[in-house]
Amino acid sequence: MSSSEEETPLNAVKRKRVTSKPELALSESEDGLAAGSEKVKTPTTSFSEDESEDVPLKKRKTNSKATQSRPRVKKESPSSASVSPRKKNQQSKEPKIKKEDTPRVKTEDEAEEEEKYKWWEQQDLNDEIVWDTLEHNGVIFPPDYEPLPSHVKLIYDKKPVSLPPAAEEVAGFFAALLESDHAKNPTFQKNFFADFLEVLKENGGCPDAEITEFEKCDFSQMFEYFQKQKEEKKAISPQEKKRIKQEKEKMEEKYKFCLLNGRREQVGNFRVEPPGLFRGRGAHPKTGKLKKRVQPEDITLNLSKDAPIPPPPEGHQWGEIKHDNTVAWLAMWRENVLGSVKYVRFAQNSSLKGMSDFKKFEKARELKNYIDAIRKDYRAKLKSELMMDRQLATATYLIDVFALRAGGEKSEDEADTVGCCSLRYEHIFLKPPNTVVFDFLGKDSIRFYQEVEVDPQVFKNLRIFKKSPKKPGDNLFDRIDPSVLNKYFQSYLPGLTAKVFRTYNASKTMQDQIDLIKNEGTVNEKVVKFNAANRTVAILCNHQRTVSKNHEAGVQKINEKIEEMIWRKIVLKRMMLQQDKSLRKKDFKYFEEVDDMSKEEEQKIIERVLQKEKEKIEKRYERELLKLGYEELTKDEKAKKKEELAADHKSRLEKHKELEKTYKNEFKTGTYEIKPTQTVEKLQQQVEKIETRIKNTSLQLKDKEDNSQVALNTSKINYIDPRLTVMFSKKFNVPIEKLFTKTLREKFAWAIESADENWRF
DNA sequence: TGCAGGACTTAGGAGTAATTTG
DNA sequence: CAAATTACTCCTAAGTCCTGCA
Repeated sequence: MSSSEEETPLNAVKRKRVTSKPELALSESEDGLAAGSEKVKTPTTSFSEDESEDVPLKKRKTNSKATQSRPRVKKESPSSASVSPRKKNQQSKEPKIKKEDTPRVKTEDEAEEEEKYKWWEQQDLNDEIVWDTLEHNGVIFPPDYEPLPSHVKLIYDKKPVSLPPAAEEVAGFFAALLESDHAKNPTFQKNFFADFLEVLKENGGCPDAEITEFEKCDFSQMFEYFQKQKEEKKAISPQEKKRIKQEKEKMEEKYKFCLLNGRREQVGNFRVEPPGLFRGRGAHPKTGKLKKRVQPEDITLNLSKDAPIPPPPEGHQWGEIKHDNTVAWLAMWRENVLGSVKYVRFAQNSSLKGMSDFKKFEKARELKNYIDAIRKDYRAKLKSELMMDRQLATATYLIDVFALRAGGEKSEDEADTVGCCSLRYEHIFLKPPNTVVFDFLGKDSIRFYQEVEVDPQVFKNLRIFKKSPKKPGDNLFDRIDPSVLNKYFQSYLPGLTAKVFRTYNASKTMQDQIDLIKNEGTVNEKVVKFNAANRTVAILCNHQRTVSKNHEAGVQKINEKIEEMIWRKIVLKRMMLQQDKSLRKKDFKYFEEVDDMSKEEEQKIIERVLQKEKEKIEKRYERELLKLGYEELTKDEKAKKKEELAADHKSRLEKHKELEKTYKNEFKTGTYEIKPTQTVEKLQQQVEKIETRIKNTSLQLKDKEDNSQVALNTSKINYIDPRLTVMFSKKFNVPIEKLFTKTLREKFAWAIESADENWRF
């Protein structure tokens, strides 16, 4: 209760942030090592070098503006900015800023530094206008469809049929998925087939047959052709692969970057989505529908008024050109399946994305200062006379405690998934006295199943919300929806919404978990602990993944490995005893396990070990023979070599037989053949070695098991304040590379530079 | 004043590259 | 050194939340 209220409202939080910032400038060098070398290579783009001549006036203007408008202004700006989202100018808000704003001349250094613009060292995070100037090269379109060779056909009613290219393309989309779950999904089949028939009709139909029934379509020939193509692609030489890749990169280079306020920044998804079959998740009513090819005419570009308009593809026009600097997209088009809009945006490592990430986490940190009051309030409100208030309070409880999403209304032609406000009668089961079982499909049709104890009053309320005449299919919360809920949250803190609770609770959990970690062990052990902390967050947020097909097999394999190691260890210990029986008395515990393994078990393991060894020998021989086939030798040489190999192989096999005999004999008699070098000391060392290996492998197995159903990345990327990860890295001396991949390091550059080992969420 | 739709974040899986293993 | 395994990136669907409009 008396926790976070340290007289530290927003200012203190912010001040802390600001002061912690300038202290560390290390990451400069880190960056240099890791990504630097590649970064330097890239300036072949049309932007960058020629910048200075290319974009004269407005460039100057923006540059000066970019650097100029950030004197060390009030710390208020970040948070107050988010208070006034996209209203008219912020003039009324921060008049002072304008005044202090003396146009600075930019120094040489700044000009050179331009590439690595550190927005987080600036203070002005205005968010009405998102850019001053924006220049880019448009988008890349997927290649045109290439008809299949004439011997590859759709088989209809047992006969190969020809299709107009447009229809063949659609059939091909399905054929490519033939062995996936999609192709077995009746909805997918139905939607695909309907659209396929339509395209077929539009293009003159099939000359060879009247296609009317999905069941009579046989896509296997097409499928096999695609498989073969894949194989062929895989088989091309590595150099050739590299060359193709480089060529592609060169071609795409100019689309990869844009000029944002005169600075070079990366674009995210500059490739227009290719046509295909819509792969809706879960029981999506529209899954399988044809996603049509996007034409330049469908595309709206967004860039500066005076920026050059990228040329549309030969013989085409752009749909529309816009100059809207209140939005952060470079291009958009409307997609035909759901009628929603697709955007081409800045990359994750761009300053704009970084800023909004930063704001998101700062908003969540702000919630720290209100959470006690909010919790107190909703606990009281749980008993409110007003139904709406009760629902409000109960929903807030669920969001706060179980990290549920807000749960907006969904239309009929989407998958039936829910969040808090859209929970229905059938999604919760009440078990008195106060246990609730949640069972529903959330975002992406991921099942949320939890049996939990809740506050008694919450339990009572849920029972009331389920009372008749309510029945399955009815909303639990009938008086509220996300907008009501969010309005309620905003009364505490502007900008506070349901999703902020998820961010807050996730980061808070991570902080708490990190606080529990002791700074000991190897780097890898610490990484494992970090992942364990990460995992608690992922579990809180219900971030799941489907267990991979070969998970079970993988686990079994590791288990066998462990068994074998244990057996070897036991054998070593027996050897020790054989040399000195008195050892057993000296350390009974140490030798206890010698008798733990049952005879049957041991026999099985021995056989398995021998079997594996044998397989290895056979495989090796096969490989050697194969290799010999490629070698450029005369017939005689080859024959000779072959003989040698065969001899080697034979001797290995004999050795193996020998080993087999030894093992079996040892197993039968219980006495071991001990080499003179295997002194008791040596054996003991070996035991130690094998023990650490067992420990490591077991740890690895546990990690594998624990992670099999949990997706750690989503929380790492979206919910855990990256400064926590950086703090962990610095405090525990774990290289950040072990925690963030290259792309994440770029995305979170701001965090890597601004958090130290004492940073707290 | 409510709701459709625009703009943005969050999400898991497919595909590919890198690393380990046998 | 190839195959298996794991790590990481790319892709795009599916949410949230807000605004503007009727």
